[in-house]
Amino acid sequence: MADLDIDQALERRLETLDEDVGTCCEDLPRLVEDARSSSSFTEHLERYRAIADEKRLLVLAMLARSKTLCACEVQAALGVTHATVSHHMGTLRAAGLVESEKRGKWVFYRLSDDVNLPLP
Amino acid sequence: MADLDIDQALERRLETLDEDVGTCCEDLPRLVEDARSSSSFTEHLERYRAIADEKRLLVLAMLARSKTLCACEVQAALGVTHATVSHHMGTLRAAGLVESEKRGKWVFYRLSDDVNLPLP
DNA sequence: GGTATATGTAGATTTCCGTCTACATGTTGA
DNA sequence: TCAACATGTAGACGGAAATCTACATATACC
Repeated sequence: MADLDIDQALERRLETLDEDVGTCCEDLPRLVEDARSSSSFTEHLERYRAIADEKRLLVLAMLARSKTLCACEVQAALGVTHATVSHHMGTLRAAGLVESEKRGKWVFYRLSDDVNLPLP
Repeated sequence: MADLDIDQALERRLETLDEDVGTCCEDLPRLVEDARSSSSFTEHLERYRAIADEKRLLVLAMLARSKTLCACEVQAALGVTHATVSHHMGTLRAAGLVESEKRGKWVFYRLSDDVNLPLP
């Protein structure tokens, strides 16, 4: 337990659990470390944070149905300012969920190829 | 466009886009409605919101590796108070991502069977 | 029954993040 | 070149959510 920051009360609690139920918590620090140190943990978290907004999930669901959307179409769909659209799409792009392509004045967005998160 | 709340400037913008690039936006309201009215939209959003927290993602990643975790083990792993653990696990349970089982004084959590979201 | 213990709930506080306005940058056409 | 237009960036603001302390409820044991 040296790797986990727990007080004495919690330590006693874990020991009682072990005696009561026979659950061995010696692997707990390793379990935590395995889960958290995975290089994909940060990437998973970033992707989930990006998708966990109603407006952004709506855009992704629409992109799943339509090849591309222009920024102004996204704006019309979401009912927010262009600045907010830009902010949201920047978040999705940074998380690797969408890709953008500029054609003259117009910016088009599409789903990234490697999006493995289920969409409604 | 009658179903979307857009001002005249945005309407002109969409028309210019149509003339410039030949993108037909007549299907946009339907696209929005299809995406948003899906009964799974709300469920997807709730699940993504539940998973998009670092502490909660860590718990799920740990549960993916270990059959069950006791509340006190979760507390030791996260380094927060028991009340915060209870709050977080309540969120995961409400989203259908974990199930809980009480054995005497102890509460054990495990991944729900139908979790289809990739975990690190 | 009373006490100790584990965890759920409520409310206050702190932190995080969506949204806007204003400004900045890039593209187009006269 | 300049003006119009599309969209990216910065900072302020307000609401949502994580976190804590305190209280409440349930279980176990003497």
